[in-house]
Amino acid sequence: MARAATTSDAFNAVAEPRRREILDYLALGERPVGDLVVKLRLEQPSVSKHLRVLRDVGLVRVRRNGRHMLYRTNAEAIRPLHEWTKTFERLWAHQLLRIKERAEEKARKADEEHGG
Amino acid sequence: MARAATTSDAFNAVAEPRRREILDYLALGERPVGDLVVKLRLEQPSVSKHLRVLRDVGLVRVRRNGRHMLYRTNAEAIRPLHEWTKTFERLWAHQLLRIKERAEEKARKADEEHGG
DNA sequence: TTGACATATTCCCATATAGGAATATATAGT
DNA sequence: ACTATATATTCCTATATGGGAATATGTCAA
Repeated sequence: MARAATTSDAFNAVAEPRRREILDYLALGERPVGDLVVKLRLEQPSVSKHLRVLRDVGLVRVRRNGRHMLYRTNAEAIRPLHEWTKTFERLWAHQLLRIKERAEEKARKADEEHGG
Repeated sequence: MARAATTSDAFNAVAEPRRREILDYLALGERPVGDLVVKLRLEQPSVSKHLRVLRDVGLVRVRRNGRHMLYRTNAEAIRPLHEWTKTFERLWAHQLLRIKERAEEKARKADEEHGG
């Protein structure tokens, strides 16, 4: 089996850095494709193709305004990612605490040696 | 250019569902490879290959214990994902509010028509 | 209708999979 | 040394890219 399609879910879609940049930019407000081409310094076809992927997984919404297609980020589709990463929050807080404790322990020992 | 390597960063590494399952399981505590083979019902080589990817991007840590390799999730490496998704939190909260407002507006109008 | 502008799609190709099968490496026990 | 156990790596193949180039589609304006 090959790698899952970029359009299979939000996780695969946002794995591409340029698509994250697009989402960041479109989170500020709806923008036409041309703006993204300028901002990201990408060829127009590339931008359109990235937008197609994002659209397929619901990460962006579009509406037409004359010749322009106005895209915007649909944050709701990012939420599952947030929820998943959140389940590890407790863990990294705990791991950081352990690191801090060890550092303090080390400092205490060194101080003892120096003092004694 | 082709798709970025799965080992290029945490975003690409966790795009694969089985790797997320592995991280979920190893978050409970360190476990040998064999446990993952049983739990995920995957072939041992597949598990080892997924672990290799996760290790390359720092998402898991290993230590040897006799013939066993004990893996554990390194939550700290998931944090960048969490931080990125978090930047959209404000946005989806706002979007949900708008949806709620519209629903209430709609209900109000329908009530008016019914009443008047 | 014709031309200009904005965006989308198609074709091409080098590259990277994920899993299956087979094999290699490492360690413990005898 | 030899065997069993645990894990890692290699080889294979179908599949899916992402960007570049070229082209198609859609809309406005005159």
